[in-house]
Amino acid sequence: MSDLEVRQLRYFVAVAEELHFGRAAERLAMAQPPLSRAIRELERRLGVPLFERTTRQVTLTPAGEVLLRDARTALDAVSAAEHRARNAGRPRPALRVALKADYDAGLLPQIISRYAREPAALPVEVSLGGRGDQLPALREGRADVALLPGPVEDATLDVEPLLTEPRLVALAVGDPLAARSGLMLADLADRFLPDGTLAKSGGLEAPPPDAPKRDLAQIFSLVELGEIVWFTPVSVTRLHARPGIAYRPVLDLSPSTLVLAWPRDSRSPAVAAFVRVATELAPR
Amino acid sequence: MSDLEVRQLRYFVAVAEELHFGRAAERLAMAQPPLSRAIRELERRLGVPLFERTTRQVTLTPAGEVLLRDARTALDAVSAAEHRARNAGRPRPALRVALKADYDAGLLPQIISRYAREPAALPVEVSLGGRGDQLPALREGRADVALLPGPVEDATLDVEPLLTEPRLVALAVGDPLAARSGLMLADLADRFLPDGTLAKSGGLEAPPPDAPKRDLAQIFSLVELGEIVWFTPVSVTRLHARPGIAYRPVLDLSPSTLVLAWPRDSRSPAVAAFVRVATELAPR
DNA sequence: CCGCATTGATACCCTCAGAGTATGAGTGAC
DNA sequence: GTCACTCATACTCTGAGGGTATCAATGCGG
Repeated sequence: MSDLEVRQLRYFVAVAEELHFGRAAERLAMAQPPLSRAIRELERRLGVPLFERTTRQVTLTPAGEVLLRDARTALDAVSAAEHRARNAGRPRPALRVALKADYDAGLLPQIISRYAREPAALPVEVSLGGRGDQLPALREGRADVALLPGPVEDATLDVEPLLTEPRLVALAVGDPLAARSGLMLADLADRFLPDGTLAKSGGLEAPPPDAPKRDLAQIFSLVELGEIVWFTPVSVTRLHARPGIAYRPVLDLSPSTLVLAWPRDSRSPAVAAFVRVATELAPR
Repeated sequence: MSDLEVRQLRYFVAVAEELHFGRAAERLAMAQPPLSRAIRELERRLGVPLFERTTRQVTLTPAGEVLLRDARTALDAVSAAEHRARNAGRPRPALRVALKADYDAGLLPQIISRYAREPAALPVEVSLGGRGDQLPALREGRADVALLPGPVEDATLDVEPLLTEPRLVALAVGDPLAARSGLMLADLADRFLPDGTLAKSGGLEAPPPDAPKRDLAQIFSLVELGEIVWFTPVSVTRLHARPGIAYRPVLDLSPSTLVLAWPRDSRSPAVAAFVRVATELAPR
């Protein structure tokens, strides 16, 4: 029957994201003509045009916009089926926890040790993804639960806040602002963050696509040099005390909330137990 | 790349449901050997056995159980992408409302006429599916909202109760029980429902897979003959007053709740407006 | 105003994934 | 022990889908 195939959806998403058949084909490691044909075939099967093409420009039709959204969730669902089945097939399946290193506010060791005593417990596997990889990991079934900064806007996930704590700004000790005991965002108007955005945004914007990838060592070096400033929750600063760096409160900086998230349709008792233990251990 | 394909998932679900390669192949309109090979290939790609096979019996492994669940939701998601894109591509997309005929408690006409005045309104398309087709229609994207009897247990759907009303039992007028003004379930202990289940269950069990498909005319004839009894909400009885049939309250029969359901991840303003209008119009 | 670069579409070919048929092999029932 | 049942294996073949070469349309620079 006229059944959509994963391959077609992958092709479509690539073209919809690039809005350029040549680049999309390159990303898919294939030639441009078969990609054009595959998209035409997809449109024929659906009976719906997905792109407006001129030889100079490709744009999505309204139907294409709808399909882009739904195709992404469908691809996530297929991916989730694959990863979850793989995990379930291991001799001893694991509970896979995704988080960004250090962003657990020191809670994770306690949670894990208490969780291990639960009857439904599985061995815990911690997967330290980069910033912003936690949600995709949940959606694609590469993780069963995630610890990440809130807020989380995803109707397919269930979320429980664990704790809220102020964020501080990391400055070079020699920075004039470091002499003050409390700052305002406006004081940082001309400073930049590690991802290249302006500090006065409070670091809540999505990083630009061309954001430099910087590890902690790079960030600290740049902070010490006064090149950038860095916002981070209080609990993280305790892990990274360095002589050249001062942490100062920013009075009008929104606090950071650590949340626990997991797929809403999870029926796994292992996940349920983890959530229960974590929320019980969270202060207040 | 080792990418799961929709075809493989469809094959897997067929075998997992039939637990028999021959019957599954028949259902898929293909021969048995390529199906066996496809499943082996799937297991090889996942690196996980999905079935325990003897030459006499096929059973799911734990990983297979996990995959069965996730494969179903993935197939639903793919189907949803297809159907929603088709609808969005029509010259004038519709808001597709799924319900079982007569199970709207008379609310639908009012809802539709008030909804039509909303700025975000689309033309409404009513799809009258059989009993139990409303939830699949939502999951597969064949409908945007559904009216159906609660409770609804599906984490991917959002639900709003509209109204709760008592259910009555339809009896032949000559039935001795019809002489009484109020009954108990126990009085109906030896009666059967249209789907072949025992009346004393209250009609809340899932119908058996071999349940006879009966339309309303058949049901009424059988009720008049005293062969079966039939539970139905008060509002429905007003549509089907017949001389040979009496409706009587059953004092310990759980009431019926009409709920409105829609996909939790829907961002459509047309759906939001419909939900708002419907809940405003629902009594209390 | 006219090439020219850019980019999607078309024409044609070729390979291998996946379907079919025939048959083997293991196992439970009588 | 034999038979029926059922999944696996061996082999063949077709067509979906990928590649290369090229055309055609369009916007831009000189």
